Amino acid sequence: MNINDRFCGDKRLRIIEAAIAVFSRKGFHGAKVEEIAEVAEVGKGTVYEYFKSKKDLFLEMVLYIHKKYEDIAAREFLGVITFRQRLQEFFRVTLEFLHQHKEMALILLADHPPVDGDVNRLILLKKQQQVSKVSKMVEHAIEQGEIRPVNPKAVAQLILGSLAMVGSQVVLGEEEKEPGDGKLEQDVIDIIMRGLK
Amino acid sequence: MNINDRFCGDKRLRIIEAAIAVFSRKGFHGAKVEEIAEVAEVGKGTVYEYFKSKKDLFLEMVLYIHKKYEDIAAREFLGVITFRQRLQEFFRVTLEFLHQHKEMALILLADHPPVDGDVNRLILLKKQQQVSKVSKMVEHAIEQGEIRPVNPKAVAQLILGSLAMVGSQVVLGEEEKEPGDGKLEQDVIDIIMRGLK
Amino acid sequence: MNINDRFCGDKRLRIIEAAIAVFSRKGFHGAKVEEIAEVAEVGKGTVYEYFKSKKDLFLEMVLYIHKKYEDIAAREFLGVITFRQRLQEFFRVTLEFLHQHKEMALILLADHPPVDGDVNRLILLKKQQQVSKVSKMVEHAIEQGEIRPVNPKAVAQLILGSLAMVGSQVVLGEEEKEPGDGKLEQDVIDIIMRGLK
Amino acid sequence: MNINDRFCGDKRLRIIEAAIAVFSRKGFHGAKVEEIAEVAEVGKGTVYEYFKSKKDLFLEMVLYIHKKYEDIAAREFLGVITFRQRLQEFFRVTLEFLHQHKEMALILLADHPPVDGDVNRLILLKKQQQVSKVSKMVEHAIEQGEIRPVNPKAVAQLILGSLAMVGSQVVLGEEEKEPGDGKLEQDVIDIIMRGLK
DNA sequence: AATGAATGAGCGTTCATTCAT
DNA sequence: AATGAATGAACGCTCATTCAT
Repeated sequence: MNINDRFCGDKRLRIIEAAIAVFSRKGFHGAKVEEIAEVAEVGKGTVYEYFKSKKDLFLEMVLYIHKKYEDIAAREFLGVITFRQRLQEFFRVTLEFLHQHKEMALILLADHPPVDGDVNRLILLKKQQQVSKVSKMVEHAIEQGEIRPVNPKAVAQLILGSLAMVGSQVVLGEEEKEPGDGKLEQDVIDIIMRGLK
Repeated sequence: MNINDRFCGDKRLRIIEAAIAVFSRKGFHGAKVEEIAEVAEVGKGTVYEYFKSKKDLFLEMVLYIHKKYEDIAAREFLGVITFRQRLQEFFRVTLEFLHQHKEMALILLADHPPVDGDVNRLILLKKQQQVSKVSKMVEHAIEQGEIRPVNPKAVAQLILGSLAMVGSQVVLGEEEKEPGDGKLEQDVIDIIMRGLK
Repeated sequence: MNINDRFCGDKRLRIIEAAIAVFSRKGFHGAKVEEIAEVAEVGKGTVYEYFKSKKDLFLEMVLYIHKKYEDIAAREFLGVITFRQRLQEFFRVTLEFLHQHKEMALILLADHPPVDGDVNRLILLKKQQQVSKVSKMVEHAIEQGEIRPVNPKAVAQLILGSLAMVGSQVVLGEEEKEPGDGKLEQDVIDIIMRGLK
Repeated sequence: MNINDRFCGDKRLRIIEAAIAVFSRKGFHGAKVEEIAEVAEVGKGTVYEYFKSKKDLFLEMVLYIHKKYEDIAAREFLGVITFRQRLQEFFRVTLEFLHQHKEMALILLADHPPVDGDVNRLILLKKQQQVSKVSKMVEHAIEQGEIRPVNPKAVAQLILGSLAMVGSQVVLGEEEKEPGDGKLEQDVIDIIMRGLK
């Protein structure tokens, strides 16, 4: 173990971070393993020491991104009680994550085109998990009487759909320096809350 | 000249329809020109008689899909007057289009990953056109006093975002045979309309 | 037979003339049959009515060029008696032909790279015919006592070699408007004649 | 590292040697990269590790051939003083080079047909360099009073032209085993020298 | 473990040739 | 006879993957 190891961190992680940068810019088929290796500052062969194929690296990268997002979300949600607050937090945390990790965001948001059965299954699964998480949040709010009784799935679509739209503005729009300062986000939340009262 | 010519139409169209099928299943980089030719039942070289490159074929296909969708939408919108009706129609027409043309839908919906400057520009342009079309519909409704004064862009995000979410369910969910029978769509519209009253 | 036939001449000839233009600019492999057809203002399929393949067209074109050159040379040589005059005429006629038919010239001069066994054989044959023609001219001059007894083949190499060099200057050099006005040609002939006296 | 590495040298050289063999037999357009790779006993992709395109390989090969010829010529010319000796050496060295490297010779001699602007420029440049080298040799001989005052360019054409003719006999004529034993070469030199006295 | 030179399957594209009209 | 739309074999080049070091 030399001094470099401390600096460079675990190679596996370096490769995943590089994969995020390259896959998000070029898409799955457009990205070259060699470029990922260069960005990660490792040899091309080294990528294959940690991941058995390009596809495997892509799948592991998707898992890593979702995990990172969920960790942040979980941390921020502690102590939040009312539905409106939760919704606010959900938008805020998500948009901030997107803003800070634009590259990852492109992968989270993008309906990446069919790459392969395995990839599609994983991405679909992750989407469904999110829908069901939001649905549960809504169901809980209904039980608490915070909002009127509505189809929780419909609300989940509404919330996730508009969040994705606003989010893609944040990611693609380079003119906006600060993500939260835009009233757009608040306006969207307002309309949703009014519709649910 | 045999009976087939009448059915199949000219080769150019056959190739575009084949491109929709293949690009939507495999994405731009994953699709092979040879497979498109096979699906279109033409020789590989024939593709290049009508399109100067794979990229050109992709662009022309995107234009074709959007045109087809807009033609249908324009026809259905004739005589629709109130905002609620327009919104209803917008959801209905879009979801029906998605259901009937699932393959095209995957291309309309998918945030195709960066393929190339030209492709990106075209896709971004088409998205912005849709946002501004919906925004105008909202502005008009505000002027008519049908809905309260809100940020039209926020509403556009809400509408297009949730429509995309519901739409992706329609496209990906194979369990649902009938698209319109689900109350999901109605529930989403209801919440939006309530939020705008 | 319509008026066009008189103007356009025989299609076969039009195609050969087009072949000269295109093959000389692009070489055998670089030339496209379609381009030759366009230049000849006939359909692509028509080329195959007159020539059974691209290679066949090339061979026929080479024969045509040599025949044309030989016809001109034969005509000009009538009545020329002394060796010096013959040499002068040979240079003059050849350089004038090259100047007037630069495109053909490129094919006559160029050691076209190996295209195919048949093509090579034909071109080699034509070269040998030229060497033997010049050799005979030299032998005759020796018999007449016009020049000292030398190896006729050596003289032929000298004459044809330097003629090819001067000729390539004529063809490639665009600065020279008039081919014959250059003293270069005279200087070369002078040195050769002195060497043979 | 096995014994072969020492013999075969680095792969780059193996590929250039293979390129000489294949390009000289088939010409630029007729040669296939795959065949060059096979002859070099490397994978097809390996060619592209060392040369960025087929055209690049061709250009590098031309440079390599000229360099090799010039190296040999420079070495042999040391100590040669009189013009006649120089001319003798020039013929001898060139014909020997052609005989020993028939494949390279075909490329040195052949007026390769237009391949591409870059290729043409390089080949034309190399030809002009040769003409000017011979011209200088002649000028020097005139200054020394070894030969009578003549147009140096005319002499250069004469020398290079007849050398090319004799050379092409050497390369194409398979019947002659020994190049130098033919009196042809001596006869040509004799005539030239007599013409210059 | 780490590397990158080497590989060859695979793809986009071209173009000589055919054939229905 | 004349055509040009259609074809598919063939080629230049790329890049995921392997393997000797």
